Amino acid sequence: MRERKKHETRRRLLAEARRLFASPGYFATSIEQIAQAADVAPATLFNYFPSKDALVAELAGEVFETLREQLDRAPAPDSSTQAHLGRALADALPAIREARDVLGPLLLRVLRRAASDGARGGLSRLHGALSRLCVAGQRRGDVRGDVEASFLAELASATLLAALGHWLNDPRYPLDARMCQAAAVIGDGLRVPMPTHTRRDP
Amino acid sequence: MRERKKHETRRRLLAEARRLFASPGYFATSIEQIAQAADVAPATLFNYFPSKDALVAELAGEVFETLREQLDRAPAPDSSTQAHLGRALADALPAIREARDVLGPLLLRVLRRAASDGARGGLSRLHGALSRLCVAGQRRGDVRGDVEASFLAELASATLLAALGHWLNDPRYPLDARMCQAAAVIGDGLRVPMPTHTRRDP
DNA sequence: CGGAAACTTGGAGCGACTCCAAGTTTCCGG
DNA sequence: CCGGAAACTTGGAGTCGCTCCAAGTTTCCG
Repeated sequence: MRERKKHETRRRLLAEARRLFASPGYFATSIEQIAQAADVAPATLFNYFPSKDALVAELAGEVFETLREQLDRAPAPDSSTQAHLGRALADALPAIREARDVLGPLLLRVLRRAASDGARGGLSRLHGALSRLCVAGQRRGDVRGDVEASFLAELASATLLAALGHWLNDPRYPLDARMCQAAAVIGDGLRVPMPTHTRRDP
Repeated sequence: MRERKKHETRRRLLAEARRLFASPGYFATSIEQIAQAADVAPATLFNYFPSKDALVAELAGEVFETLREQLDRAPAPDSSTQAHLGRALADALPAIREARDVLGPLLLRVLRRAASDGARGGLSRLHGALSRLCVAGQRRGDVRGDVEASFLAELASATLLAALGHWLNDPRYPLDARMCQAAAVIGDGLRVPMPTHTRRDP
């Protein structure tokens, strides 16, 4: 029963944070306000979330979830890994675009933190999905095998996040086109290299 | 003469910051200590640097400088852009590795900030170099022309920074191998795509 | 020389975050 | 059912980064 209470408090904190971050804005709401709205002491909030950033990271995790879902969808059996990646990205675009309006500059904070903290939280799920995709591709033969799948996934997600980050900074950034292009570049990077030049000694 | 004085103060602040960041450590030295060591009021420090992070960003800029130099070196006329990238990266490795001992966890903060702030400061120079490389490659014909060079550079630098960031987080990360692999993946991503499948409608 | 402009400074103040001792609540064995 | 251990909450004091501002002080220039 103690467990349920904790869970409930946590949920309330997240809910109030989401509400306040949306309307007065991230920078305009203090920890104290969130705590007060959730009916706990400010100090208590830090028992649940180590920082204000952690709070928003949790909230924004859902954004990556849609992308992860698209990536984890059963791949069309007759299409390449690269095509699957491109399609998943394209399909997740609307949700991403919508999240921008809701989360706004929050997302940027999340990206910044997530990009450097070795992919924890919502991002780790995205990394996992990309990793699975790469493994499957390697097994299937259209993804290079000379680099570990998890590292490939790391590179891929960094690339995606860079484009996302830029878009968040600059609304005029042509997200659709960029994502398309990013998918193409990543896809070609993952592809098993032609056995021509640019081979380094084993 | 006012100009010289300002420059001098700025230099002193940076010098003291470097010294203190090195020995007591970034988190263990306060703005007040730096200001005091440089013989100015804490408030004055903020006339020169907008934040503590900006201070360390300035310091770490030099690290990327060596990488930029390698990239901007005259390319061997008979080697591909991809090979040039790989070589530059490999050549910059020792300096990067050394910087880790000096700057330690600072570098991570810089990366985090730089990765999201649209490449200002030292990183913008790196981006510029990559951009030039891509333009040259496009002109030469071994870099894809269907994506703008500056965006390609963005993707490439994000990828490199991701690997760097991971290495900074985890000392056991095999940096040399990773960088080599990253260069290969990026190189293949930049390469002009084969006219086989995975073509999207114009 | 005298005033305008640039720069510095201390102080007040805010918000994130930490530490801790003193509650309060929940749990569990006897 | 009771009493104490353990878990959790809370207020308060304190630090640090950072902002704002009014009151200097210095530099420049007509």
